[in-house]
Amino acid sequence: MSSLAVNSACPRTTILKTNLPASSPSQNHLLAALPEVEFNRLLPHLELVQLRLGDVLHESGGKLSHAYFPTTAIISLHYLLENGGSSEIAGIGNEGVLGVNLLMGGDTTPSRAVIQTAGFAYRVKAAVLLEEFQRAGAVMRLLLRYTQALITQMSQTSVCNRHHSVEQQLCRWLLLTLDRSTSNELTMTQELIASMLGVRREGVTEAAGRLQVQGIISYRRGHITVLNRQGLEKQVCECYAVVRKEVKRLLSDVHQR
Amino acid sequence: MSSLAVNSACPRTTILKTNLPASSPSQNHLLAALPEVEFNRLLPHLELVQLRLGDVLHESGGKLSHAYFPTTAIISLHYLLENGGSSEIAGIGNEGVLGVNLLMGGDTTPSRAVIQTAGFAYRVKAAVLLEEFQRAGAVMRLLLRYTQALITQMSQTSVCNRHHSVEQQLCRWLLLTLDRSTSNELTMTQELIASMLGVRREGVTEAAGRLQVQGIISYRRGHITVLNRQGLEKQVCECYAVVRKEVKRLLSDVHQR
DNA sequence: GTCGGTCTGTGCGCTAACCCACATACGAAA
DNA sequence: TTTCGTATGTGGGTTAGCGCACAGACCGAC
Repeated sequence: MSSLAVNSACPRTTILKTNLPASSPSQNHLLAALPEVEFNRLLPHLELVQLRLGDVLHESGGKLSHAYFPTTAIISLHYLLENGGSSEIAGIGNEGVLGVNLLMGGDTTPSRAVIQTAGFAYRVKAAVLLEEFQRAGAVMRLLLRYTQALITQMSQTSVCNRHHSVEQQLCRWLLLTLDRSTSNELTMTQELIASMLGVRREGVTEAAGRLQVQGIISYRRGHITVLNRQGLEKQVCECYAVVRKEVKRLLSDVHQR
Repeated sequence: MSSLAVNSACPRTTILKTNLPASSPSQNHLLAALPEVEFNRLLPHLELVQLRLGDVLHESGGKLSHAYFPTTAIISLHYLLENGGSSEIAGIGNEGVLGVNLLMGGDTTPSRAVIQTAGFAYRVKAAVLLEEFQRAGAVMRLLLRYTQALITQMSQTSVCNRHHSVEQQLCRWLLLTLDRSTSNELTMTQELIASMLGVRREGVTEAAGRLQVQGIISYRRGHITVLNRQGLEKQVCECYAVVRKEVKRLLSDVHQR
């Protein structure tokens, strides 16, 4: 059955010693939401890394040495089943961080973290973030709130899986990905999307074909361009709005309290 | 479409001033895992309550005034969709606690908490638990670990929804419920199970019928008796084992560190 | 350019689960 | 004991999505 193209089990992430001009930690919403003191304390530990499509940051049950705060990259949390089936349980973009489980005391999770969209992320050693977390201050509060947002995303995805059509799920997925992207063109094969949604590739082909006929998207080999965002929003199930709203609610007033 | 029978929007929980002889806070595994100091600090704030089938502890978006540590009761976290569909995203029994979201800073969640099996729970005021949590000690560590276990349960349920048959999911659900029960007879209609699994009632009837023919379960109006646990374990998908293992891993060595 | 790998389109048959409708049977309350 | 609400059994038509197979088409590498 379908499985993601994987560049390597051990990610050969590129570490950039000199920050790119266009890249700044505050492109990540969580980092940006930190009070100055905490932000500055974390800053020297942040390391810009380039993540390539298909890189695996951790396998199921694998340990994560760092937490990753994506800026332009998008990370996908996947589950693989024994029968070869797979599903994304949540996506992580510039609104979030990979590695909340590091803070929960369990070290590993049964999920797998794969790069769904190539790009950049800032990473920080697990121990450093854990130490910050244990100060029980702004970093902890922020990360806990984000964890709740993540839980909401996972839950809603779960219900959506059960009750909504492939086409609706595709719309949801496109919108969520779009929100995390800098452009309206996604580098993404239908095969890959199918493995995210946990459906057949052909099912994606058909659904995408219908969206293309309506002029909502256009695509060519490995690229999808969203032409009409409103069109997607009209077709999508409520699951998208629930997740959006909850992320906004949980992470907007974070400076208060 | 199917919806749970609900006794009241505002739960009329029975508060017992005198503890029942058979009831002790340490019947809840989380409470039992607390070091003596923390346990004793929490003890005077614990209030035994009786929860009846169908009671709603919080609606979607509703606030929770207390956290609940079930002893014999089982709580189900549900999502309802606009089209009437619903699914359970996680169950909470004597291994856990309802209300981790209280600690995350978000107060509410888009889920609904319903009593799936009548029984008892100890509850504690949100503020009290929050204060304990913020000491960043054993209570926090334990609850964070439990949160991770809950996340695993939700994720695995999500994938299971997508890729496994109704019959396999029924087996998973029965085993998980059995683990949280004191007897092998569950008070539970097929209608209710259907709304948990997010499938049609008829689908449950058929799957349950097949299990009964095999002598694995027997049932009558509103009651299911598990006759052969091994039989269930033989038919169930891997999802059950993953959840079990992860709960065990995360909550067994909790006294250490 | 051309070659080859891989991505996409399409057409089948198939099955699980859906929706609807109604028959039956249980069991708690009158 | 009877009654009635509700739980369960069953059947038939429908459909979304699956699995497989293969054709075509793109695009990057050589």
